[in-house]
Amino acid sequence: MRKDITIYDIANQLQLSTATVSRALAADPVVKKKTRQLVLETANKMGYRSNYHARSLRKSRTNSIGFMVHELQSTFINSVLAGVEKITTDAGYDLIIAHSLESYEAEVANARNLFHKRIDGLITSLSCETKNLDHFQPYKDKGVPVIFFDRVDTALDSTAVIIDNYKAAYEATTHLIDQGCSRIVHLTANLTRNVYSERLRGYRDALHNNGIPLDEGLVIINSLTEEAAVASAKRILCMNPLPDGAFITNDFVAAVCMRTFKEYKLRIPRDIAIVGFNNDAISTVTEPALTTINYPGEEIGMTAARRLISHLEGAGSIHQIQTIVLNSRLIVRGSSQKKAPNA
Amino acid sequence: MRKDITIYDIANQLQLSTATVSRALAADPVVKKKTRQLVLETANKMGYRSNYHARSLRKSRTNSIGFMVHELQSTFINSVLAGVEKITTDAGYDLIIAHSLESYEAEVANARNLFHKRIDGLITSLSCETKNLDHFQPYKDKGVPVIFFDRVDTALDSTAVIIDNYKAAYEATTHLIDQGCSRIVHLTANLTRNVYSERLRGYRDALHNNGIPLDEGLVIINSLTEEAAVASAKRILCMNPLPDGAFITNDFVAAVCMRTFKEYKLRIPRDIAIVGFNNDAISTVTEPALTTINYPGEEIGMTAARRLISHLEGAGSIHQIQTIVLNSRLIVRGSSQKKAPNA
DNA sequence: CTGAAAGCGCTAACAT
DNA sequence: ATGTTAGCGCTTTCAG
Repeated sequence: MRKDITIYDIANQLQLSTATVSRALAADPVVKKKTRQLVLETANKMGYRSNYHARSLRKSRTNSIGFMVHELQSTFINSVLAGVEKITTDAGYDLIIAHSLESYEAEVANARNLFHKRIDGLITSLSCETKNLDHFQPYKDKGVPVIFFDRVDTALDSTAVIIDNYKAAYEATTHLIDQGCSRIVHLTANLTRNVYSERLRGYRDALHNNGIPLDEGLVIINSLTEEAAVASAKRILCMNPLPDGAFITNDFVAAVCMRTFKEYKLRIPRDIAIVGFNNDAISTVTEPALTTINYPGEEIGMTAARRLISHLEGAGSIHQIQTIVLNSRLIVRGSSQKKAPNA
Repeated sequence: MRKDITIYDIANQLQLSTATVSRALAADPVVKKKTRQLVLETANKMGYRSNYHARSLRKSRTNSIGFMVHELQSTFINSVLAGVEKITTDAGYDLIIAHSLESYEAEVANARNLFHKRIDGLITSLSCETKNLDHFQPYKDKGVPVIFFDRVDTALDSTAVIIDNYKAAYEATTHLIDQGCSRIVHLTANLTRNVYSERLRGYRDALHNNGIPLDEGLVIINSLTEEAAVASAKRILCMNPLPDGAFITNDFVAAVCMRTFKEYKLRIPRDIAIVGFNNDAISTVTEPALTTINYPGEEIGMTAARRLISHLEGAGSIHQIQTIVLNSRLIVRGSSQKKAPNA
């Protein structure tokens, strides 16, 4: 493992100054074309690789952006990550990822860690347990841009990329009502996060506007693991009378509920119509296929990353704060169609 | 956005030398406890954050490791990533991720990029199109450790974390034979990758050892997208006579095939028994639930990361090359049980 | 068009 | 137990 080649070595070899070598390497138009050519060739021949840290130290920019999420093992989060990665890589930025497994402490630690690593910007979705947003204050203070997606907090005047969860839930619930449902369960998660509280609001308003009285007993709040899903499904099975529709906040949970319902001989959608959320791959292989809301993860990731990078490149002075709302839409499949498709 | 606080500022404030401050910050036992306390407090009060790049430059180590994969939107890869992240974060390393979307060129570019970023080590799974492994040569030359998982190449004398794909496939196929299948399709992907070629070998040997003649027409090689899966399923449906069993190299593809088969009124497992691969979440919500091979992604990720870090911390002189084979096992569910479970 | 030289913030000999 | 000092490799004025 011999020593690394530096620009000094190249400069020596070529009897040039390091300044010229540096400029040549950076494709500064001020250097003679021939010199540049020569430097490039020599660098290549000698096996030179630029020292990223010396450069970062000098320029005080890291060219890396953070991606901090509550969970990595989620198809939705992963499609976002894939979208982000696509954009950041093209733009020459590194992605440093961190996940908090829904723990507030871990999120705080990760935020501090990334901050100390001097990421140029952060893309993040909050953990369910996060109440306090103080850990983003250092970013604010130093002018490091933070972009939120999915789980955001209105208390923070930052850029956020989201969908209209209220509208999506309203649509989903209305669809169930249109199919003849009148006792509709809503299975969702921790309401401190906007995504879930907004969906609940949409569900409530849809019922109300259709003259269906609200029954708080039909709202189940639980975590989104398989075990929790089975437990929730069983709780629904114990309701009397049985609900005839269910709007479930996540496709995987919806799929597990469907499985459980079927084990108990319920027919779907006949006995109970189901609408999920996310349009995960799983939604097309359940039986019947799952009606769901298309939540465009990859597009969200790409949008967030583009926004961040354009902020980073663009003078950094744009303090324009905005909420970007992407389109979502209801995808009707078999699990919710009590009426004939073309009725 | 005011200037950053450095150790010089702290040293000034406290009338100490930067050396002492540096040592105090690094918890060097040689500094007086009281001094250390003081430095820590002051640093905190002044809003100091260490400059990661100055440090990396000085120590010529980056404390970051690369994770380069062919695809990010895969439940398997993601469980590996989650496992890796767990270990690396605890050990104080950053994770820089890159994905190549199965393109050889992108893989080469990513490998070079990560190399130039001076990652301390790399964890990777090869793209399907990768034939040539020259892009790992620089890592070899500079002694940067590379650990492969899942899709590995025996030509490279590097550490690899895998399962015994041959054995898993042998077991899966034997299970189908035990269930009375005699015309078993194998649906798999690009054979230049060990995972798939080994599985094919296991499938073949199982047939052979059970006296079932090999019919190359029953081996279908295709990519692993939803469209490809539907196409493969249709190809199987056109076979005459129809196969009575299918060993499919990936749960998602298996689930899509099942769906397609059922659309064509095949009964599973009665008409065709199915075994998938991976034990993805999807395998428990299909109907019937999918028999599959448990491929422990998170454990693989944790193992690879631990191995890499212990190499990195441990003198770096351990040139011990090894292949770590983790256990996998057949999980029998409804999709393959032609015989009564306790027959 | 090219060179000299300062300095980004930190660590680690080497002194004291 | 603390201080002095010399770089790590690069970019970037300022001078030619």
